[in-house]
Amino acid sequence: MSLKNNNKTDATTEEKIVEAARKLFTEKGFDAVKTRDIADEAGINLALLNYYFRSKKKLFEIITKENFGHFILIISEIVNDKKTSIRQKIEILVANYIDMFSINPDMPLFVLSHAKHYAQEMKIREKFMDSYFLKQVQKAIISEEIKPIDPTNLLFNIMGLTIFPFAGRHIFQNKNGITKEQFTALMQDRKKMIPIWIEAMLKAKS
Amino acid sequence: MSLKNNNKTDATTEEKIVEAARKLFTEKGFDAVKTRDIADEAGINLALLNYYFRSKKKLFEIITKENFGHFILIISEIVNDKKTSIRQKIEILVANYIDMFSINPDMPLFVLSHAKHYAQEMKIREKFMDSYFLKQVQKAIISEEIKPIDPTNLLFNIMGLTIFPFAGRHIFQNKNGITKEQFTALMQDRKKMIPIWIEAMLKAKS
DNA sequence: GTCTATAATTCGATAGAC
DNA sequence: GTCTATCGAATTATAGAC
Repeated sequence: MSLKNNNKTDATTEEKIVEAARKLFTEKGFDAVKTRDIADEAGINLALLNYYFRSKKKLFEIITKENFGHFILIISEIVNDKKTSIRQKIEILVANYIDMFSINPDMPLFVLSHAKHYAQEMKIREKFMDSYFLKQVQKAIISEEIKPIDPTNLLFNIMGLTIFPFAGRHIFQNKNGITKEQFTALMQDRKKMIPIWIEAMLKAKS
Repeated sequence: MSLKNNNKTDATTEEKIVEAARKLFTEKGFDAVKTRDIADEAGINLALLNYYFRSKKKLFEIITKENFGHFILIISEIVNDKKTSIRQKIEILVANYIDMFSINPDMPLFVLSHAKHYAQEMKIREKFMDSYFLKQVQKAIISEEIKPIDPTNLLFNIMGLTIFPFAGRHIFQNKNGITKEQFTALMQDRKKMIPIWIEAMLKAKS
């Protein structure tokens, strides 16, 4: 994104199309969004979409790479930090994910929905498996600070507690459910609680 | 479903169409599935689909009601049982969900993806909030057996730990990831561990 | 009930004027 | 670069024969 054009009115046509596509694709996925919807949302003519991006699929792949990129970046830049403890890594990981999803709450479901066709290159599990974080965990298991746990199950737990509320929020956020404000407050609460809960799980005896 | 016709070869045309629709819609959602795909999968002519079900949308709504129905039934029939403890309820709930999702691993992502438009009548949070289970939890909080927790956060935790691995399995199950067999084994492991983990979380001090 | 053929519509993409 | 007009393919749905 150009430094000059970071608000919507000043944005170039190309940027307006990407912004519209980002919003709609992330919210509804590939098939449910029509090129005409994107053109309308961007306030431009349908023909311009193909002029700039050749096809719907090419445009979609830009958004997919963005979303998967943001998703994987958070985990990548945390798990190999030599200076932080297990607990600190979990705190930062959870806080960063919750902050990102609070801004873009449709991203989690987008990633889950498109993982089958686009997660091959993401290698999220491989990055986790080869991480310094996991070495710290294994060391803590050997020294009996925490109980043995399958690394994949640990990854499921961290991600499940963090991501699920966003991916499933429409189950709970409806006319008889919680409000957007209540949801936001709960997520802030979870930022603090999830690391505490995970630590308790890691010390629980089976 | 008729008692006489519960295998695919003996199934009536109507049942064959529903079975094909169930498989494809649950796996891919509404927009990605074409009526021709359903007709092919069912081994019938395209025109018969409209003859029996009038439209693609009507057929889709049958499958949606099925999936949401199965999803909600498990929680409904467990949380108000006066005879079981908190721990037993969590054990049964987790085991029933994992057993169902092991047979139908696409159901969780289907439910999450379509919750925005179809979860209004489901009232999963309301059922949880009004449940005997939650009364047991509140009693246990007062007697200081467990630490205070927001009920919605407890629901997020139980569902997140149980459902997320299935909803996100394509992130982990790919050519560099875990095999289907490893995944199945992990889920069986989690059936035992999740109740233990949740109990530990409920006793963790903030 | 089931099929073939086709109508009706939607949708992605492009031609060509400005 | 941007627009109008339209093409052509894909897709849902239906008419009508058997």
